[in-house]
Formats: sequence, structure tokens, C-alpha cells
Amino acid sequence: MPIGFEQHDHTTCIQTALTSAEAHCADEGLQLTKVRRRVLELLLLEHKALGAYDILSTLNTEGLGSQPPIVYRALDFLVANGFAHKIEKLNAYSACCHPGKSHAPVFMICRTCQAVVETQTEPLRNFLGTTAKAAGFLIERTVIEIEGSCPTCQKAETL
Amino acid sequence: MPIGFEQHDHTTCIQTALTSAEAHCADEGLQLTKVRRRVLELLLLEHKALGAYDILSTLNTEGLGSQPPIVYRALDFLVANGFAHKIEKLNAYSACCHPGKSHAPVFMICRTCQAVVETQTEPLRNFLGTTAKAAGFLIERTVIEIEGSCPTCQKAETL
DNA sequence: ATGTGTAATGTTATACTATAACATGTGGAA
DNA sequence: TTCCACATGTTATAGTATAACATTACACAT
Repeated sequence: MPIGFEQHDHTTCIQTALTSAEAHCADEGLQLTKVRRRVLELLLLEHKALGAYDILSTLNTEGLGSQPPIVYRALDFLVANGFAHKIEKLNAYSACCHPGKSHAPVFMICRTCQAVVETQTEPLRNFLGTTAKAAGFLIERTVIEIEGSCPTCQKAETL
Repeated sequence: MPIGFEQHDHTTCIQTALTSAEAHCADEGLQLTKVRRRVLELLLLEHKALGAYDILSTLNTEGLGSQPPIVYRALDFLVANGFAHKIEKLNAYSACCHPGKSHAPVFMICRTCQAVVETQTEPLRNFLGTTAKAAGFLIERTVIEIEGSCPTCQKAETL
């Protein structure tokens, strides 16, 4: 499983996520159509954030569509249903690593290799809740993104 | 002072921020030129995030420039020197409310009225630091944005 | 089997956000 | 004066996202 920046069984990781998405769609009466499923697969292939137009160019080579609305609609679906997240700092998208769980995701984004790791933190959620409450603010969504250098790239830089 | 969504002496608030920016520029040998100063003023006028092209259209009516690089350069300067922040979720910019202090700012963004309130939280900073450290990740920048409903708009919605 | 409604997709056009690249001005230091 | 660093002017273009309307596909009621 993808914990931090450590190695994991990525094939299993992808399969688990796809299976989970299928199950959730079946439960909720949602349609995981060909394009939507393929976009989710592409996002799962690497723990990187992909730009909408990167995804679109792949879809295009596969005959699944060539115009921007194709990919944005698929991304909207995936994001709305918790299968993917938008990384605001990068204007890019990343598969969700903890589908099904309600979450205030935290992303660690490596500036060098573009790796994106998603973590969840209940304490943080509580903490922001307290902060917001003190200001009388009602939280609907949170964007928490940490940009920096991942362990691998830190080592590479010190060589 | 702007604490949460409460009323404050906004004239003083603006003056303080401008004076602080001038002082900081003098200390550091930075030039707070006409355009840069005006953009900062515009950002300070309201506790809202302004889009680059909104700012540009004002600059244009004032004869300060009409092309995108004018405003983006000014914004780059202000952000680089801590006088303003980019709100990633909105692709918009907001004056910094705590200039001079090192910070991992937290923004509360009202989805309805676009008000943006900036807070600072050492505990949060520490918390993210701990999270990142556990993953071996080196933090360079953080983006923390809470989207929701401010006290005023919550009241308006329940009418 | 036929209509009917909903959701998804196809298609064209355009809006919005941001930067590259190169030219020009400006003010201080050698 | 000459040079240099920095700021600004200007043109063009790249990158991100959505509006609007047409068409298809399928479930399901008649």
C-alpha cells in the first residue's frame, strides 16, 4: 500500500482502487463508463498528478475522445465521487488513495519528481475545525498541499 | 485588525500594511514601485481575493498598464516578498495580513461572498512538520485553504 | 415495439489564467 | 561616460477550463 514515499505493490494498489470504485458505483447507481474508468486507471498508473491535457492526449491516442470537455467531464465525475482529487497548486489531478473514507486529504508534492503522496490526518481535521469554529466559519472543503522535496530527491540533491 | 470575520478599522489596516511594506522594502533594498504599490493597495482595499485580470483592468483605467505581464510581474514581486499570497483554489491573489512574520498561512474562503480571511497557526505548522518528517519529506511551501461559508453568509442563508 | 426521460458523449467555440521572448527605459556605480 | 542591474513596455502564445448546443444510448413505462 502507498504509505508515504515507500515502495509498495503497485499492481495490487491499482486493482484495489479500481475494484473499490466499481463497487462504490454499483452501490450508488453511478456509471463507471469507459472514459471515466480509463481516466481513473491513468491516474492510478503513477503516483503523480496528471494535467487534464496530458490525460486527454492519451485518450486521444486510444480513440476515446479528443476535445477538452471529454476529459474534464470524466475528471469532474471522479472528483465529485471521491475517486480522484484536484491538486490546486499544480492544476493537476491525482487518484485518491483512500477512497470511501471521508477525508480532508493532505498532499505532499515533490517539486522535483512530481510525486504526489496523499495522507489523511484526523488530528489536522479536528484542528482546522476548531480554528474555523472560532471564526464562526462553516467548512465545506479543504485544500491542504505541502510542496517540497521527497526522500529520493533529497538524497539525489546531496550527491 | 482583521481577526476572523469581525469588523475592524480597515483604514488603519491598509495604512499599517502599506507602511510595513515600505519599511521592509527600504530595509531590503527592494523597490516598491508605482505599479507594485498600487497593486498592493488594490489587494488591501477589500479582504477579498482578486483575479490578476481584475487588477489589470483597474490598472488599465489608471494608465498604469494594459498587458498581462504588468500585473503578473507586480504580483510575483508581492508574493515573493511576502506582501501578498496566491489563493490557489481561486486562481486569485490576496494581500498578506501578517506581513513580516514567517508563516504557513491558512485561508478561510467564503464561497458566497468571496471574503478571504488569513490566519496563522503555529500548532498547524508543527503538526504538518511532524507529518512530513514521518514521511521523510522536506517542506518548502504549504497551501492551506478552507472553503466554506462565513458567519454573515450563513445567517443570510437561514433567512 | 414504441415513446419518453435521463444521463452520457460529441462538437464547436470561447473564456480565463499565465508566461516566453525580446525591446526599451532608468538610475546608480565604476 | 559607460556599463550594469532592474523595471517596464510590447507582442505573441501557451496552458487551463467551461458554455452551449447537438446527438446518442439506454432504462423503463406504456
